[in-house]
Amino acid sequence: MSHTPSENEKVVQDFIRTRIKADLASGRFASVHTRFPPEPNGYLHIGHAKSICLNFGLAREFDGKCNLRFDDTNPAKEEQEYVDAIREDVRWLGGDWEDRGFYASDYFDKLYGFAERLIRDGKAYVDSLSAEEIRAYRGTLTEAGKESPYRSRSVEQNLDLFRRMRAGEFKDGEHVLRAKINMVSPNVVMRDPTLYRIRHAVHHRTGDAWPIYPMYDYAHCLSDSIEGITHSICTLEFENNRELYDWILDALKLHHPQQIEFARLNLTRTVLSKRKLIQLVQGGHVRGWDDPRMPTLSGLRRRGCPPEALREFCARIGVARADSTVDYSLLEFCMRERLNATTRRAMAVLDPVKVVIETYPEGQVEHFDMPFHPEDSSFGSRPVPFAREIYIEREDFMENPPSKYYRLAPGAEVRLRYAYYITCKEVVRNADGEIAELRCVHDPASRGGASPDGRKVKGTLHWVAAETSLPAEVRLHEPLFVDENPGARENFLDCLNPDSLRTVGARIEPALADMRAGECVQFERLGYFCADPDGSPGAPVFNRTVTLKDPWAKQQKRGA
RNA sequence: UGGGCCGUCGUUCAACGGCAGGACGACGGGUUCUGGCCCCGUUAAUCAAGGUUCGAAUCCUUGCGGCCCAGCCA
Repeated sequence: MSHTPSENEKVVQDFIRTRIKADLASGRFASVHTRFPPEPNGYLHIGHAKSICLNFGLAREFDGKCNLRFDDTNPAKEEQEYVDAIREDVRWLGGDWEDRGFYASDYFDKLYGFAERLIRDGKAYVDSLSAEEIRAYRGTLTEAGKESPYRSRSVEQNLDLFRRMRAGEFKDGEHVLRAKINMVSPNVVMRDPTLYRIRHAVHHRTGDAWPIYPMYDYAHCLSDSIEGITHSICTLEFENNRELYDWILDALKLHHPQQIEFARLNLTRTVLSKRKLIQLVQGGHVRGWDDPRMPTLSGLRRRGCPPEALREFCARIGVARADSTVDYSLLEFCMRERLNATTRRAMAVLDPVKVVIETYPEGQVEHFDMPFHPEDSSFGSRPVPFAREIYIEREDFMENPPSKYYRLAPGAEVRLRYAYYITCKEVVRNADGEIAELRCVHDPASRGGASPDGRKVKGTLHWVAAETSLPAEVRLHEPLFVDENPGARENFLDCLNPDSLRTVGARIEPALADMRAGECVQFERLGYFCADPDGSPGAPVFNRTVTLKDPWAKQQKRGA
């Protein structure tokens, strides 16, 4: 992957790396070649990020290669839209497959040839039982299966039937090609698994060239083998399939990659099942696969999550064989860590309340030069207009503040960031009794935000000048969190946070007028925000990426 | 209940027969023109019981708990 060198310096020893080293040391493999093999039946989500980082990261660490291969063996579920989106997401995350972007469908001819070989070797046969009969014959987890009456067909018969299957002579479901293994195996996967099924369907790449399609277990190991993969890394649910993976490759005496399984990623409060994500999209519960509330890579990207944060996250969660559910706060930590170092600061007010500084001359405007980053001067600075009337955050004022409240209150003095100290003199209310404006006085000597007499103020507020500030739409998306204790509700849709999308009209400083879509900014204490492509010049739209840690909010929550 | 796999701080990953350690979280403190960042500290774990061993998270046995497999899905 295209990591910066500092990233991933501390590579923790894990069981996969240990095995790869052993394979290299023993001479079993001369180099490392992995692959990331998504099925193009949906968008990639953060669970896939773990696999992408693992496979591409391992290749990079061991100076090997990693392929991108689409496991497109089921035309009913797969679409070109998904392959395009997946390619973009993998590239965004930093996965570089160079010229090795492959498809299982590239190998349909070869796969067919291998199948004829298995038939000739008496290791596969055409079965003409119905799907229901095959299921019944398979037995159960505790009872052995029994052999199909068609299992003893001759090689010639099988070859003839299989060729006619390929020629399109039969209807869907009339026949299947099965491996002749062992109907009483304790591993159900080995009870004469299906290798090919008849499916008269249009494939997104091969069109109607094929009326038969290989099954995953058959296509995957052979695709790995054809590509010269050394380590076929997949998730734990394929453990039982490894025996078949090995059987097929041994039967055909082909290059034999090592399958290694690891625990898939679970994230607290987060839906990571492709089936459910499809439901969210198709049911119209979100705006699309890249809705910023979605845990998809495109959703995360649109929300402003940097790819580096995702890579760091994957490095930190590690890889093991024990089922695990990673706390969402670790992902937030990784986002903040990256964003803190890379995004410029600016001021915005999400819930404005007007402040009139009575001692400041009417009509006067002065510009304060404010650095874009408090610790890194290379970010430069911008002039920010200041005037007699400004807006501050409504929650930055309290009429009857508790003792630990550092912000504005009647009689209290605070600093307007990089501008002046102000003291609140009067609260003006409207007819409904709501606070309409705050009348304040400023200390001219505190110009720039520091007082010559050295007196300290506890609070520093962000602000924007009333007249010169720009309107912006800010979308306060919550990730689509799911209630951890669904109770009796069986539909996961009922367990989602209902207020996941809230939009507010904010005021932002002029310097932000022309932000590029995808660009992130920190609105000081409010958190990180990402410019959305929906915005237009002069009327930006922001998605909230992540909030900052806020001890005050926590304190309030505790008190409540 | 057939087979496969897995049990280490709240979470996650280490320790691979030799002082159970890191990270996130939580809690407390320092610093600060963001109640951010940063810095310091505290908290907290080997599923259970036997056995082997000078010594066990690690090896063995038994039990308990969890996950996966009965698609012509991947």
